[in-house]
Amino acid sequence: MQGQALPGFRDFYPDELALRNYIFATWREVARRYAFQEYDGPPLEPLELFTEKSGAEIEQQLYAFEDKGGRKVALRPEMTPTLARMVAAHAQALKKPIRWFSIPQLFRYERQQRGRLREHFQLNMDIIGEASPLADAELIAAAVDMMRAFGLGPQDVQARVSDRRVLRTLLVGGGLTESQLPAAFDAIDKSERVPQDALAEVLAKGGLASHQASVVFEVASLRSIDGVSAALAKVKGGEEAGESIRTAVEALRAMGLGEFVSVDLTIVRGLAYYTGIVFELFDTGKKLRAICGGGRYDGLLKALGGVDLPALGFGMGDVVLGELLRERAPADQASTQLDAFLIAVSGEDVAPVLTLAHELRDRGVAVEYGLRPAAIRKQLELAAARGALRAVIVGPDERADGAVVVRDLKAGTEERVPMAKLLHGFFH
RNA sequence: GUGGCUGUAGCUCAAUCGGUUAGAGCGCUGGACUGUGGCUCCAGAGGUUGCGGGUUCGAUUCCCGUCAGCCACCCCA
Repeated sequence: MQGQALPGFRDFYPDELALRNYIFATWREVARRYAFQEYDGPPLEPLELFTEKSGAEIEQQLYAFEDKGGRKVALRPEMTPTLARMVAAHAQALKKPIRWFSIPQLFRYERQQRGRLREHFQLNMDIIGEASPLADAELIAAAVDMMRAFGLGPQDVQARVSDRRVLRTLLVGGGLTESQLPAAFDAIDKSERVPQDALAEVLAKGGLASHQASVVFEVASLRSIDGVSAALAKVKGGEEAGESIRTAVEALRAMGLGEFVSVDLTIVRGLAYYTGIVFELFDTGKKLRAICGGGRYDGLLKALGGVDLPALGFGMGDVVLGELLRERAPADQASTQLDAFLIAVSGEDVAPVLTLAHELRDRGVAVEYGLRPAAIRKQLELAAARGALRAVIVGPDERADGAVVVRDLKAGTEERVPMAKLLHGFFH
């Protein structure tokens, strides 16, 4: 087979593009309701923009090269550094909190798997300049309402919420040392996928004694805000550490989204820069990868752009979401909505059909007709295949009458409609 | 980047132990059907069996390489 797209890149056939457009439209609609403003940046950036945040090793996972001016550049693998730059440049002028979203196409040079390509579109929503946990709740609510807007309910998707500070406080309170935390985080992150004895091994390698390992397992098993609160009550600083997540979860309940939200401390989200509440959205069958992930990254903007503003955000890719929507068979989004298919009964009717088609198109009606002479049945067949709502039949008898026959292709019914009425008021 | 599994028509799949011209359904095109679609029937187009090499009288089948896809790891946008 020749002429395929590059591995990990997609051709969008009309049906697939229709799905993508539907996803984008829904994202934009919900973002609008949440009063977020859309922005964008360049798909190609200086390589340093990304190596600054993630280290030089990241270059192997990027589409990075030298441009003709000798600049080291990379296709963007994420949006946050660009956002940080844009916000930093205008930090004084922007009213806080900043509520921005974007739908960039992102690129990553990695071996592809299901739900994970070398290119994807990702909704990014961020709130910058607000430390209150109500901002965390707002963002999680937006992500959940995206799901609702796609027709997905709590039986389809769940938001799992954690807080780095809670996790840390419980582990330290349970007797773990600072240097043991990375191994503990790693084990907790994997705890859902890896059997417990393998985890015990990871922890032993990280220098944890068996009583410390059991602390890790206990913490990882907490699945409710009450359980977390109870655990926190027993350790030093626990009250304070749990305040954010308690407030955020209560806020989500107040919004009526409690059914979608569960507290789950196994959500760690890599290592890097998250400082507080983190969350992910999953399909309830857990067949797919995470639909969405994000959290609070208060120190990152300063590290990247120089402005010290608290910030939080999430990313939601089109690939896993598209798989989920296809699986749940949502109302199919036709790529075109054809109002009428015009049919010429005889060769004499072709010119009148052209005239009529053009007049209707001028009036905003979506119209198609056969581009070569064919039997009526052939023309009707094409009309039906196109998904046209109606066929407008133009023949000698009708023309003599100053009318057309309009056939409802769904119902199979027909009515005679005067030409004047067809052009004025029939379609709108 | 590492390891495993899989590659046959646009799609889903078949082809005996290695055997002659690689088949079927769906889809597509045309016809039966001359002013009325969806049904039915008939016919047709469509293949370098992913690609390259090897073994063999003969390879879709066995072997090696390569490319691609899937899965796990790594990594997580």
